[in-house]
Amino acid sequence: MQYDFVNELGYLGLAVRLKRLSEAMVHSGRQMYKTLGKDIEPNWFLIFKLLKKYDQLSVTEMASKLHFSHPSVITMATKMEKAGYLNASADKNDSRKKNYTLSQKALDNLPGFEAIWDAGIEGTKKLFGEGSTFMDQLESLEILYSQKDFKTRTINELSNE
Amino acid sequence: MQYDFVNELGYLGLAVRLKRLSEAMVHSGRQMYKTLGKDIEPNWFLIFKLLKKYDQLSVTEMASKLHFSHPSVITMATKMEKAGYLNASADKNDSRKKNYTLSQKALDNLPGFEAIWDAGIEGTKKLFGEGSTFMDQLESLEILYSQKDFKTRTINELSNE
DNA sequence: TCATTTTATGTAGTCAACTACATAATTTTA
DNA sequence: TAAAATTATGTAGTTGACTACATAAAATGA
Repeated sequence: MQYDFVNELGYLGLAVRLKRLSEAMVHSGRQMYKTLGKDIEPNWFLIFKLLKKYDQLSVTEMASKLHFSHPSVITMATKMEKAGYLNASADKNDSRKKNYTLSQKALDNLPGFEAIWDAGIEGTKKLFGEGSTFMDQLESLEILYSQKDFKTRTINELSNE
Repeated sequence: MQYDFVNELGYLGLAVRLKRLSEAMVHSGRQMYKTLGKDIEPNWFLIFKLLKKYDQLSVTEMASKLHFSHPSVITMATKMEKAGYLNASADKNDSRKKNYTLSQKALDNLPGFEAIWDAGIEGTKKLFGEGSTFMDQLESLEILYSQKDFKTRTINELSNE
């Protein structure tokens, strides 16, 4: 890897590096689907997997399970519906709710998509190697950031001086 | 932490989790500056640190050292200039180049900012605990993603079946 | 030396997340 | 049971990264 000033900054550059890495992964994923001739986008696996598990979910239910804002879910779901992968229907008991299910096209294509996702998981597993604690540490980070955030921790450090 | 479907997906959800975590950090950083009454934005530390080390740099030089696109650097540097933290001047030998240096205001405020950044680093260090290999593993991930990307690795896995 | 290529900056438009606000339906409560 | 509060979806606008294109200056080379 060529010279990278951000890496020199250690923990200070952490947020920037996490974002860059994530963007690199998403970009690469988009290329992969293109190469394999699949007309889906990088984050759609979230909704495919959700609806595979829960059969039918509304916008808000998906947003809550994914920890995404509801407008983000609307954007994703609308695209997937236009691409023919989702069916939408109004809820019988609550006419505000819009329920989504997987379409026949989704069910037909899912095995192929899952083969790709499983291959991606295998590749990542190999990349980390045996006994990696990266995912555990990521989990800890997430928990700590949700409990007591960066701002609070830094301000505490400042007042300890 | 409440139920999170993305975490259930293991490595498949990695990119989403890295992005969310990064966004949470940036959001929290923004709040922190607000609380402490500092009129700077989360990523500005990159340019403060760069110009502290190199004194004078052009747009392209900064972009290359940070691995950012040059339009991103222009956006950041223009904001910092408007806030009075940077001075811009045309290069003597090459009139295309725009050189940036830290302003007097930047030099006056830098010690205060560095105290905040150092506190942030300390907080993060404590959070990881002794002997953490998280940053090393992040580095490996970055290197591996720059050498042979996700797409390539996944397609390799697919063809190994 | 002048035509071509490369480099530096700037501009426009895209993308995927977000917040804030709007509207309609449901639920709660006085 | 009617008013108030809450909930579900939708819309508009913001943000910070990006790519693609435009323009001007400098460097290269026939």
